[in-house]
Amino acid sequence: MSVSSSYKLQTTVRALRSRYGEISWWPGDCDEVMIGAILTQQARWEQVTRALAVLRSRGLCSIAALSSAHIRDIEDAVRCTGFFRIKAKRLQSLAAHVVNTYGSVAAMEHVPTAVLRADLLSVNGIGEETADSILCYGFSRTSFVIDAYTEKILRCTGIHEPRWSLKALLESALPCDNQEYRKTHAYIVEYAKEFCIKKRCDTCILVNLSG
DNA sequence: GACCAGGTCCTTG
DNA sequence: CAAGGACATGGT
Repeated sequence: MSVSSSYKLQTTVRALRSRYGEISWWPGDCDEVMIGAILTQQARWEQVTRALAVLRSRGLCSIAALSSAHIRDIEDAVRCTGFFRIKAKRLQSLAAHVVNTYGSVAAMEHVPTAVLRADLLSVNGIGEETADSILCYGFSRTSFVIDAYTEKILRCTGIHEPRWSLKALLESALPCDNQEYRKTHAYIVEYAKEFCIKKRCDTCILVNLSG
């Protein structure tokens, strides 16, 4: 990664921080974060909230419950998030993996971040973003979440690093602190929502932040 | 009706 | 290894 990318990133993060300040994001216990991380794949957060409420009301909003639930019941509960059959399958894969490998979510707390990350990635349906969301927002680790918005917005500020290197770039730019990681990723998504970033965004609107 | 949402996996060229 | 398609509901 280049020195100029680092510098641009520092400027961008400062601008976002001064715009949004303290924001809290993705509350809920670790089980809920893990479930939400899968449900939010290619879905709006409002729908995820609805699905989580349905799961809670049916006693299915925990890894333990999901691991022993009928797949049809899970499908029915998460229908509103789209891709409901594949997401139900992914939820059960994750739940089964946690129960079989660790016994419980609590038992995962002492696993080193790098090990836990690799382990999560081995579960079918959990990719980089989902794994990092779980690590950062569920287990309070310093693992930065890179999503489509991050790549898009940083490109708008002149940072043309490939997606795979953005994670390292962000992690070297930020203080090694979970709260900083949470907030910065949240800033990016809030900014994206606020300015309705579309797939074909090619104009740099972020410059307005520093001006 | 068209387009898209805080991705991931599998198949092709 | 990059590109393209599949997965699916609900909001604008």
